Amino acid sequence: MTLYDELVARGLIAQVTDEEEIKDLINHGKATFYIGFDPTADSLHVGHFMALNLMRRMQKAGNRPIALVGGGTGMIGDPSGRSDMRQMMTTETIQHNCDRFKEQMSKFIDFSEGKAFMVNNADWLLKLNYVELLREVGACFSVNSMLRAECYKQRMEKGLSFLEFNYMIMQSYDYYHMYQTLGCNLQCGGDDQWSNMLGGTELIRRKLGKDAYALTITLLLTSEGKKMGKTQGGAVWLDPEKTSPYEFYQYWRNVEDADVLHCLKMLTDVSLDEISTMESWEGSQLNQAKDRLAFELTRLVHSEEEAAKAQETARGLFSNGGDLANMPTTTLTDEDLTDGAIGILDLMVKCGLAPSKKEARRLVEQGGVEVNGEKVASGSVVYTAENLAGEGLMIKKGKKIFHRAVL
RNA sequence: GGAGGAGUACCCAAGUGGCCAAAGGGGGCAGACUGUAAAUCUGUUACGUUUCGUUUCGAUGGUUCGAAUCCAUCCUCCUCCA
Repeated sequence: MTLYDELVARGLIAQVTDEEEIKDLINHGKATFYIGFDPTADSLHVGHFMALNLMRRMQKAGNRPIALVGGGTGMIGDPSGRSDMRQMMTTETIQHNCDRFKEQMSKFIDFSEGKAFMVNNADWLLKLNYVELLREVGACFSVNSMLRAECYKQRMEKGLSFLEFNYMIMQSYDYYHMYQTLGCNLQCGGDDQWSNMLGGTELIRRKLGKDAYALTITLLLTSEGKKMGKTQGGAVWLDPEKTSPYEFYQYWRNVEDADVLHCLKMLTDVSLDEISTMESWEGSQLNQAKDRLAFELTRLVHSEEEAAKAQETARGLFSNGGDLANMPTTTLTDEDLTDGAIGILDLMVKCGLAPSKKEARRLVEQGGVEVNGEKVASGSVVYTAENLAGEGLMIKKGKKIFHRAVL
Protein backbone atom coordinates (compact mmCIF):
# COMPACT_ATOMS: atom_id res chain seq x y z
CA MET A 1 0.00 0.00 0.00
CA THR A 2 1.45 3.36 -0.95
CA LEU A 3 1.75 6.19 1.51
CA TYR A 4 -0.99 8.15 -0.14
CA ASP A 5 -3.39 5.23 -0.16
CA GLU A 6 -2.62 4.59 3.47
CA LEU A 7 -3.35 8.18 4.39
CA VAL A 8 -6.63 8.02 2.53
CA ALA A 9 -7.55 4.70 4.11
CA ARG A 10 -6.90 6.11 7.53
CA GLY A 11 -9.12 9.05 6.76
CA LEU A 12 -6.36 11.57 7.25
CA ILE A 13 -6.73 13.46 4.02
CA ALA A 14 -9.53 15.93 3.78
CA GLN A 15 -8.84 17.90 0.62
CA VAL A 16 -6.09 18.10 -1.96
CA THR A 17 -5.44 20.49 -4.81
CA ASP A 18 -4.25 17.97 -7.34
CA GLU A 19 -4.56 14.35 -6.34
CA GLU A 20 -2.39 12.81 -9.08
CA GLU A 21 0.49 15.21 -8.58
CA ILE A 22 0.44 14.93 -4.82
CA LYS A 23 0.31 11.16 -4.99
CA ASP A 24 3.35 11.16 -7.18
CA LEU A 25 5.20 13.61 -4.98
CA ILE A 26 4.70 12.00 -1.63
CA ASN A 27 4.77 8.37 -2.72
CA HIS A 28 8.18 8.91 -4.21
CA GLY A 29 9.62 11.11 -1.51
CA LYS A 30 9.74 14.13 -3.75
CA ALA A 31 7.82 16.50 -1.54
CA THR A 32 9.29 19.24 0.55
CA PHE A 33 6.29 20.14 2.59
CA TYR A 34 5.51 22.53 5.37
CA ILE A 35 3.09 22.73 8.23
CA GLY A 36 2.68 25.87 10.29
CA PHE A 37 2.50 26.03 14.07
CA ASP A 38 1.64 29.10 16.09
CA PRO A 39 3.90 29.43 19.12
CA THR A 40 1.15 30.64 21.40
CA ALA A 41 2.07 28.27 24.22
CA ASP A 42 5.20 26.62 25.46
CA SER A 43 4.06 23.17 24.48
CA LEU A 44 2.38 21.43 21.62
CA HIS A 45 -0.93 19.78 22.35
CA VAL A 46 -3.09 17.02 20.99
CA GLY A 47 -4.43 19.32 18.32
CA HIS A 48 -0.96 19.40 16.80
CA PHE A 49 -0.53 15.70 17.04
CA MET A 50 -2.24 14.90 13.76
CA ALA A 51 0.11 17.23 11.97
CA LEU A 52 3.17 15.78 13.69
CA ASN A 53 2.02 12.33 12.85
CA LEU A 54 1.59 13.23 9.24
CA MET A 55 5.04 14.76 9.13
CA ARG A 56 6.50 11.64 10.65
CA ARG A 57 4.82 9.36 8.14
CA MET A 58 5.79 11.55 5.24
CA GLN A 59 9.38 11.82 6.36
CA LYS A 60 9.61 8.05 6.66
CA ALA A 61 8.67 7.85 3.03
CA GLY A 62 11.56 10.12 2.15
CA ASN A 63 9.84 13.47 2.03
CA ARG A 64 11.32 16.51 3.63
CA PRO A 65 9.30 18.28 6.31
CA ILE A 66 9.54 21.93 7.18
CA ALA A 67 8.12 22.90 10.53
CA LEU A 68 7.20 26.52 10.35
CA VAL A 69 6.65 28.37 13.58
CA GLY A 70 4.57 31.47 13.34
CA GLY A 71 6.88 33.84 15.15
CA GLY A 72 5.89 36.61 12.76
CA THR A 73 2.18 36.09 13.08
CA GLY A 74 2.70 35.56 16.78
CA MET A 75 4.09 39.06 17.09
CA ILE A 76 0.73 40.36 16.04
CA GLY A 77 -1.30 37.71 17.78
CA ASP A 78 -3.40 35.07 16.19
CA PRO A 79 -6.66 36.78 15.34
CA SER A 80 -8.67 33.60 14.99
CA GLY A 81 -11.22 32.83 17.62
CA ARG A 82 -12.80 35.59 19.59
CA SER A 83 -10.13 36.52 22.06
CA ASP A 84 -10.79 40.03 23.30
CA MET A 85 -7.27 40.79 24.30
CA ARG A 86 -4.56 39.55 22.08
CA GLN A 87 -1.49 39.00 24.08
CA MET A 88 1.53 40.60 22.61
CA MET A 89 4.24 38.05 22.93
CA THR A 90 7.79 39.12 23.44
CA THR A 91 10.52 37.93 21.16
CA GLU A 92 11.99 35.99 24.07
CA THR A 93 8.76 34.16 24.76
CA ILE A 94 8.37 33.26 21.13
CA GLN A 95 11.93 32.06 20.95
CA HIS A 96 11.43 30.03 24.11
CA ASN A 97 8.28 28.46 22.73
CA CYS A 98 9.94 27.72 19.43
CA ASP A 99 12.76 25.94 21.20
CA ARG A 100 10.32 23.83 23.15
CA PHE A 101 8.41 23.02 19.98
CA LYS A 102 11.53 21.83 18.28
CA GLU A 103 12.42 19.69 21.24
CA GLN A 104 9.01 18.06 21.21
CA MET A 105 8.95 17.70 17.47
CA SER A 106 12.27 15.93 17.54
CA LYS A 107 10.45 12.94 18.95
CA PHE A 108 8.56 12.63 15.72
CA ILE A 109 10.80 14.16 13.16
CA ASP A 110 14.45 13.71 12.40
CA PHE A 111 15.94 17.16 12.08
CA SER A 112 19.46 15.99 11.32
CA GLU A 113 21.46 16.88 8.25
CA GLY A 114 18.89 18.58 6.12
CA LYS A 115 16.31 15.84 6.58
CA ALA A 116 13.96 18.40 7.97
CA PHE A 117 13.94 22.11 8.63
CA MET A 118 12.56 24.30 11.26
CA VAL A 119 12.01 27.88 10.27
CA ASN A 120 10.37 30.92 11.79
CA ASN A 121 8.32 33.22 9.63
CA ALA A 122 9.38 36.16 11.77
CA ASP A 123 12.64 35.98 9.83
CA TRP A 124 11.01 37.24 6.72
CA LEU A 125 7.62 38.64 7.68
CA LEU A 126 8.95 41.24 10.09
CA LYS A 127 11.21 42.69 7.47
CA LEU A 128 8.42 43.35 5.05
CA ASN A 129 7.69 46.88 4.07
CA TYR A 130 4.04 47.68 3.69
CA VAL A 131 4.12 49.46 0.37
CA GLU A 132 6.61 47.04 -1.11
CA LEU A 133 4.48 44.12 -0.03
CA LEU A 134 1.41 45.66 -1.57
CA ARG A 135 3.24 46.16 -4.83
CA GLU A 136 4.78 42.73 -4.75
CA VAL A 137 1.81 40.55 -3.92
CA GLY A 138 -1.18 42.83 -3.40
CA ALA A 139 -2.21 42.60 -7.00
CA CYS A 140 -2.35 38.82 -6.80
CA PHE A 141 -5.19 38.74 -4.34
CA SER A 142 -8.75 39.40 -5.26
CA VAL A 143 -10.74 40.81 -2.41
CA ASN A 144 -13.86 39.44 -4.00
CA SER A 145 -12.63 35.91 -3.94
CA MET A 146 -11.11 36.29 -0.50
CA LEU A 147 -14.46 37.32 0.86
CA ARG A 148 -15.99 34.24 -0.66
CA ALA A 149 -13.56 32.04 1.25
CA GLU A 150 -15.30 29.98 3.86
CA CYS A 151 -13.20 31.19 6.74
CA TYR A 152 -14.12 34.81 6.12
CA LYS A 153 -17.69 34.20 5.15
CA GLN A 154 -18.48 33.08 8.65
CA ARG A 155 -16.79 36.12 10.10
CA MET A 156 -18.63 38.55 7.90
CA GLU A 157 -21.59 38.52 10.23
CA LYS A 158 -19.67 38.91 13.45
CA GLY A 159 -17.23 41.38 12.06
CA LEU A 160 -13.82 40.94 10.58
CA SER A 161 -10.91 43.23 11.29
CA PHE A 162 -8.41 44.23 8.66
CA LEU A 163 -5.79 42.43 10.68
CA GLU A 164 -7.63 39.16 10.46
CA PHE A 165 -8.31 39.73 6.83
CA ASN A 166 -4.59 39.92 6.18
CA TYR A 167 -3.91 36.59 7.78
CA MET A 168 -4.39 34.78 4.50
CA ILE A 169 -1.91 37.07 2.81
CA MET A 170 0.71 36.47 5.45
CA GLN A 171 0.26 32.74 5.21
CA SER A 172 0.32 32.82 1.45
CA TYR A 173 3.48 34.82 1.57
CA ASP A 174 5.07 32.20 3.79
CA TYR A 175 4.46 29.54 1.22
CA TYR A 176 5.64 31.76 -1.61
CA HIS A 177 8.79 32.58 0.31
CA MET A 178 9.59 28.97 1.16
CA TYR A 179 8.82 27.81 -2.33
CA GLN A 180 11.66 30.00 -3.50
CA THR A 181 14.13 29.57 -0.69
CA LEU A 182 13.63 25.96 0.34
CA GLY A 183 11.95 24.43 -2.67
CA CYS A 184 8.82 23.80 -0.67
CA ASN A 185 6.21 22.36 -3.01
CA LEU A 186 3.47 21.18 -0.69
CA GLN A 187 1.65 22.75 2.19
CA CYS A 188 -0.22 20.67 4.72
CA GLY A 189 -2.49 21.86 7.46
CA GLY A 190 -5.77 21.45 9.21
CA ASP A 191 -8.84 21.47 7.05
CA ASP A 192 -9.83 24.82 8.51
CA GLN A 193 -6.77 26.24 6.79
CA TRP A 194 -7.89 25.25 3.32
CA SER A 195 -8.68 28.67 1.96
CA ASN A 196 -5.51 30.20 3.42
CA MET A 197 -3.52 27.44 1.80
CA LEU A 198 -5.14 27.98 -1.55
CA GLY A 199 -4.10 31.60 -1.26
CA GLY A 200 -0.52 30.41 -1.21
CA THR A 201 -0.74 28.12 -4.21
CA GLU A 202 -2.53 30.84 -6.10
CA LEU A 203 0.12 33.37 -5.24
CA ILE A 204 2.90 31.09 -6.43
CA ARG A 205 1.09 30.44 -9.67
CA ARG A 206 0.55 34.11 -10.33
CA LYS A 207 3.95 35.35 -9.30
CA LEU A 208 6.10 32.54 -10.57
CA GLY A 209 3.89 30.67 -12.97
CA LYS A 210 4.66 27.47 -11.06
CA ASP A 211 2.47 24.85 -9.54
CA ALA A 212 2.57 24.22 -5.83
CA TYR A 213 0.23 21.95 -3.94
CA ALA A 214 -1.82 21.83 -0.81
CA LEU A 215 -3.25 19.04 1.25
CA THR A 216 -5.44 19.31 4.30
CA ILE A 217 -5.74 16.94 7.19
CA THR A 218 -9.12 15.91 8.46
CA LEU A 219 -9.88 17.65 11.71
CA LEU A 220 -10.06 15.25 14.59
CA LEU A 221 -13.56 15.67 15.91
CA THR A 222 -15.57 13.64 18.35
CA SER A 223 -18.75 11.98 17.18
CA GLU A 224 -20.50 15.06 18.54
CA GLY A 225 -18.51 17.35 16.34
CA LYS A 226 -16.28 18.83 18.99
CA LYS A 227 -12.56 19.19 18.67
CA MET A 228 -10.69 16.44 20.41
CA GLY A 229 -7.97 17.11 22.89
CA LYS A 230 -9.77 19.62 25.01
CA THR A 231 -10.63 19.05 28.62
CA GLN A 232 -12.19 21.36 31.15
CA GLY A 233 -8.67 22.23 32.24
CA GLY A 234 -7.64 23.24 28.74
CA ALA A 235 -5.66 21.36 26.19
CA VAL A 236 -4.13 17.95 26.55
CA TRP A 237 -0.44 18.77 26.25
CA LEU A 238 2.35 16.70 24.83
CA ASP A 239 4.74 18.02 27.45
CA PRO A 240 4.87 15.52 30.34
CA GLU A 241 5.31 18.41 32.76
CA LYS A 242 2.01 19.89 31.72
CA THR A 243 0.05 16.71 31.13
CA SER A 244 1.56 13.68 32.80
CA PRO A 245 1.81 10.46 30.80
CA TYR A 246 -0.76 8.96 33.13
CA GLU A 247 -3.25 11.76 32.50
CA PHE A 248 -2.50 11.57 28.81
CA TYR A 249 -3.18 7.85 28.86
CA GLN A 250 -6.40 8.39 30.77
CA TYR A 251 -7.63 10.95 28.27
CA TRP A 252 -7.53 8.38 25.49
CA ARG A 253 -8.68 5.54 27.69
CA ASN A 254 -11.86 7.57 28.26
CA VAL A 255 -12.85 8.44 24.72
CA GLU A 256 -16.38 7.58 23.75
CA ASP A 257 -17.21 4.27 22.13
CA ALA A 258 -18.08 5.97 18.90
CA ASP A 259 -14.67 7.56 18.57
CA VAL A 260 -12.24 4.75 19.37
CA LEU A 261 -11.76 3.18 15.97
CA HIS A 262 -11.68 6.53 14.34
CA CYS A 263 -8.86 7.59 16.64
CA LEU A 264 -6.95 4.36 16.21
CA LYS A 265 -7.04 4.81 12.47
CA MET A 266 -6.09 8.42 12.37
CA LEU A 267 -3.60 8.63 15.20
CA THR A 268 -1.81 5.34 15.68
CA ASP A 269 0.29 3.01 13.61
CA VAL A 270 -1.90 0.04 14.43
CA SER A 271 -2.39 -1.73 11.12
CA LEU A 272 -5.61 -1.26 9.25
CA ASP A 273 -6.11 -5.02 9.21
CA GLU A 274 -5.98 -5.16 12.94
CA ILE A 275 -8.36 -2.24 13.29
CA SER A 276 -10.82 -3.85 10.94
CA THR A 277 -11.07 -6.85 13.24
CA MET A 278 -12.11 -4.50 16.00
CA GLU A 279 -14.98 -3.18 13.96
CA SER A 280 -17.20 -6.03 15.00
CA TRP A 281 -16.56 -5.39 18.68
CA GLU A 282 -19.40 -4.16 20.76
CA GLY A 283 -20.19 -3.05 24.25
CA SER A 284 -17.59 -3.56 26.89
CA GLN A 285 -15.33 -5.32 24.45
CA LEU A 286 -14.51 -1.90 23.11
CA ASN A 287 -12.62 -1.28 26.33
CA GLN A 288 -9.85 -3.38 24.85
CA ALA A 289 -9.67 -1.08 21.89
CA LYS A 290 -9.54 1.94 24.19
CA ASP A 291 -6.79 0.31 26.14
CA ARG A 292 -4.84 -0.21 22.97
CA LEU A 293 -5.46 3.33 21.78
CA ALA A 294 -4.29 4.84 25.04
CA PHE A 295 -1.21 2.66 25.14
CA GLU A 296 -0.19 3.29 21.55
CA LEU A 297 -0.57 7.02 21.79
CA THR A 298 1.25 7.28 25.08
CA ARG A 299 4.01 5.23 23.53
CA LEU A 300 4.25 7.51 20.52
CA VAL A 301 4.18 10.73 22.47
CA HIS A 302 6.14 9.72 25.53
CA SER A 303 7.78 6.32 25.46
CA GLU A 304 7.11 2.63 25.59
CA GLU A 305 8.19 2.67 29.21
CA GLU A 306 5.90 5.50 30.21
CA ALA A 307 3.05 3.88 28.36
CA ALA A 308 3.58 0.65 30.23
CA LYS A 309 3.74 2.47 33.55
CA ALA A 310 0.56 4.40 32.84
CA GLN A 311 -1.19 1.22 31.85
CA GLU A 312 -0.01 -0.57 34.98
CA THR A 313 -1.19 2.26 37.16
CA ALA A 314 -4.53 2.48 35.45
CA ARG A 315 -5.11 -1.23 35.80
CA GLY A 316 -4.10 -1.05 39.41
CA LEU A 317 -6.55 1.72 40.14
CA PHE A 318 -9.46 0.50 38.12
CA SER A 319 -9.28 -3.25 38.20
CA ASN A 320 -7.05 -4.02 41.18
CA GLY A 321 -3.85 -5.95 41.31
CA GLY A 322 -1.63 -3.49 39.56
CA ASP A 323 1.17 -1.23 40.54
CA LEU A 324 0.06 2.11 41.92
CA ALA A 325 3.47 3.68 41.94
CA ASN A 326 2.97 5.93 38.98
CA MET A 327 -0.19 7.79 39.88
CA PRO A 328 0.03 11.59 39.84
CA THR A 329 1.61 12.73 43.05
CA THR A 330 1.95 15.99 44.89
CA THR A 331 4.76 16.33 47.37
CA LEU A 332 3.96 18.69 50.19
CA THR A 333 6.48 20.53 52.29
CA ASP A 334 6.39 21.43 55.96
CA GLU A 335 5.24 24.89 54.97
CA ASP A 336 2.00 23.46 53.67
CA LEU A 337 1.14 22.16 57.11
CA THR A 338 -0.26 24.11 60.00
CA ASP A 339 0.81 22.69 63.35
CA GLY A 340 1.90 19.52 61.62
CA ALA A 341 -1.44 18.90 59.95
CA ILE A 342 -3.51 19.83 56.94
CA GLY A 343 -7.25 19.88 56.34
CA ILE A 344 -8.81 17.89 53.52
CA LEU A 345 -9.96 21.05 51.75
CA ASP A 346 -6.53 22.64 51.70
CA LEU A 347 -5.03 19.36 50.70
CA MET A 348 -7.28 19.08 47.68
CA VAL A 349 -6.50 22.58 46.55
CA LYS A 350 -2.78 21.92 46.99
CA CYS A 351 -3.04 18.81 44.86
CA GLY A 352 -4.93 20.65 42.15
CA LEU A 353 -8.02 18.54 42.64
CA ALA A 354 -10.13 21.59 43.30
CA PRO A 355 -9.64 25.19 42.22
CA SER A 356 -10.87 26.60 45.54
CA LYS A 357 -11.69 25.44 49.02
CA LYS A 358 -15.32 26.22 48.34
CA GLU A 359 -15.26 23.79 45.45
CA ALA A 360 -13.40 21.22 47.54
CA ARG A 361 -16.01 21.52 50.27
CA ARG A 362 -18.78 20.98 47.75
CA LEU A 363 -17.09 17.85 46.45
CA VAL A 364 -16.76 16.45 49.95
CA GLU A 365 -20.36 17.31 50.79
CA GLN A 366 -21.58 15.59 47.66
CA GLY A 367 -19.68 12.47 48.56
CA GLY A 368 -17.23 12.76 45.74
CA VAL A 369 -14.03 12.43 47.72
CA GLU A 370 -12.34 9.36 49.14
CA VAL A 371 -9.06 9.10 50.98
CA ASN A 372 -7.35 5.73 51.15
CA GLY A 373 -10.59 4.08 50.12
CA GLU A 374 -12.74 5.73 52.78
CA LYS A 375 -15.32 8.34 51.91
CA VAL A 376 -14.47 11.67 53.49
CA ALA A 377 -17.38 12.56 55.72
CA SER A 378 -16.82 16.24 56.26
CA GLY A 379 -14.74 19.16 55.21
CA SER A 380 -13.20 19.44 58.63
CA VAL A 381 -11.23 16.20 58.44
CA VAL A 382 -7.56 16.83 59.13
CA TYR A 383 -4.51 14.78 58.22
CA THR A 384 -1.28 14.84 60.15
CA ALA A 385 2.30 14.60 59.02
CA GLU A 386 2.22 10.96 60.05
CA ASN A 387 -0.67 10.25 57.71
CA LEU A 388 1.32 11.76 54.89
CA ALA A 389 4.53 9.92 55.62
CA GLY A 390 5.63 6.84 53.70
CA GLU A 391 3.07 5.85 51.09
CA GLY A 392 1.15 9.02 51.78
CA LEU A 393 -2.53 9.49 51.12
CA MET A 394 -4.40 8.30 48.10
CA ILE A 395 -7.12 10.77 47.29
CA LYS A 396 -9.88 9.87 44.89
CA LYS A 397 -11.98 12.59 43.39
CA GLY A 398 -15.07 11.48 41.60
CA LYS A 399 -14.94 8.15 39.87
CA LYS A 400 -11.68 8.23 38.08
CA ILE A 401 -9.33 10.88 39.29
CA PHE A 402 -6.69 9.50 41.62
CA HIS A 403 -3.97 11.50 43.26
CA ARG A 404 -1.34 10.77 45.84
CA ALA A 405 -0.17 13.26 48.42
CA VAL A 406 3.07 12.70 50.30
CA LEU A 407 5.17 14.81 52.56
C1' G B 1 -17.89 62.50 11.54
C1' G B 2 -23.70 61.84 12.41
C1' A B 3 -27.97 58.68 14.31
C1' G B 4 -29.38 54.48 17.00
C1' G B 5 -28.44 49.84 19.82
C1' A B 6 -25.68 46.63 23.04
C1' G B 7 -22.03 45.20 27.03
C1' U B 8 -24.82 40.45 33.08
C1' A B 9 -21.29 34.58 35.84
C1' C B 10 -17.43 29.38 31.67
C1' C B 11 -20.95 30.41 27.08
C1' C B 12 -25.93 32.01 25.47
C1' A B 13 -29.52 34.77 27.92
C1' A B 14 -33.54 36.98 31.64
C1' G B 15 -33.64 40.84 35.14
C1' U B 16 -34.69 47.79 34.44
C1' G B 17 -34.58 50.73 42.62
C1' G B 18 -35.01 46.58 47.89
C1' C B 19 -37.79 39.58 47.81
C1' C B 20 -30.60 39.54 43.38
C1' A B 21 -24.88 35.89 44.49
C1' A B 22 -28.65 37.37 40.18
C1' A B 23 -34.37 33.25 36.28
C1' G B 24 -33.79 29.80 32.12
C1' G B 25 -30.75 26.95 28.73
C1' G B 26 -25.96 24.97 27.34
C1' G B 27 -21.40 23.35 29.24
C1' G B 28 -18.61 21.66 33.68
C1' C B 29 -18.37 18.98 38.32
C1' A B 30 -20.48 15.37 41.78
C1' G B 31 -24.21 11.33 43.10
C1' A B 32 -27.31 6.99 41.16
C1' C B 33 -27.09 3.49 37.05
C1' U B 34 -22.86 1.32 34.06
C1' G B 35 -18.07 -1.05 30.86
C1' U B 36 -12.82 3.98 33.43
C1' A B 37 -18.41 4.41 27.42
C1' A B 38 -23.01 6.74 25.99
C1' A B 39 -27.98 7.91 27.32
C1' U B 40 -31.08 8.99 31.54
C1' C B 41 -32.41 10.86 36.45
C1' U B 42 -30.76 13.91 40.92
C1' G B 43 -27.77 17.58 43.10
C1' U B 44 -24.38 21.43 42.26
C1' U B 45 -21.76 25.41 39.53
C1' A B 46 -18.24 33.71 42.83
C1' C B 47 -14.98 33.43 47.33
C1' G B 48 -14.31 32.52 52.54
C1' U B 49 -13.06 31.24 59.14
C1' U B 50 -20.54 28.74 55.87
C1' U B 51 -27.55 29.22 60.00
C1' C B 52 -22.96 34.09 58.66
C1' G B 53 -19.56 37.32 56.02
C1' U B 54 -16.81 39.36 51.65
C1' U B 55 -16.30 40.66 46.45
C1' U B 56 -19.24 40.51 41.69
C1' C B 57 -23.59 42.50 36.43
C1' G B 58 -17.82 46.81 30.64
C1' A B 59 -14.74 51.00 33.74
C1' U B 60 -14.74 55.14 37.03
C1' G B 61 -17.32 58.60 39.82
C1' G B 62 -22.27 60.24 41.64
C1' U B 63 -27.72 60.14 43.43
C1' U B 64 -30.19 57.05 47.27
C1' C B 65 -31.39 54.35 53.79
C1' G B 66 -30.60 50.84 49.57
C1' A B 67 -28.10 50.23 42.59
C1' A B 68 -27.09 44.98 37.80
C1' U B 69 -31.30 48.44 37.66
C1' C B 70 -31.21 55.92 38.04
C1' C B 71 -27.39 60.06 36.53
C1' A B 72 -22.40 61.66 34.47
C1' U B 73 -17.94 60.59 32.09
C1' C B 74 -15.03 57.00 29.69
C1' C B 75 -13.97 52.24 27.09
C1' U B 76 -15.49 48.27 23.70
C1' C B 77 -18.65 46.10 20.07
C1' C B 78 -22.79 46.16 16.48
C1' U B 79 -26.38 48.47 12.84
C1' C B 80 -27.68 52.50 9.58
C1' C B 81 -25.95 57.17 7.26
C1' A B 82 -21.35 59.84 5.43
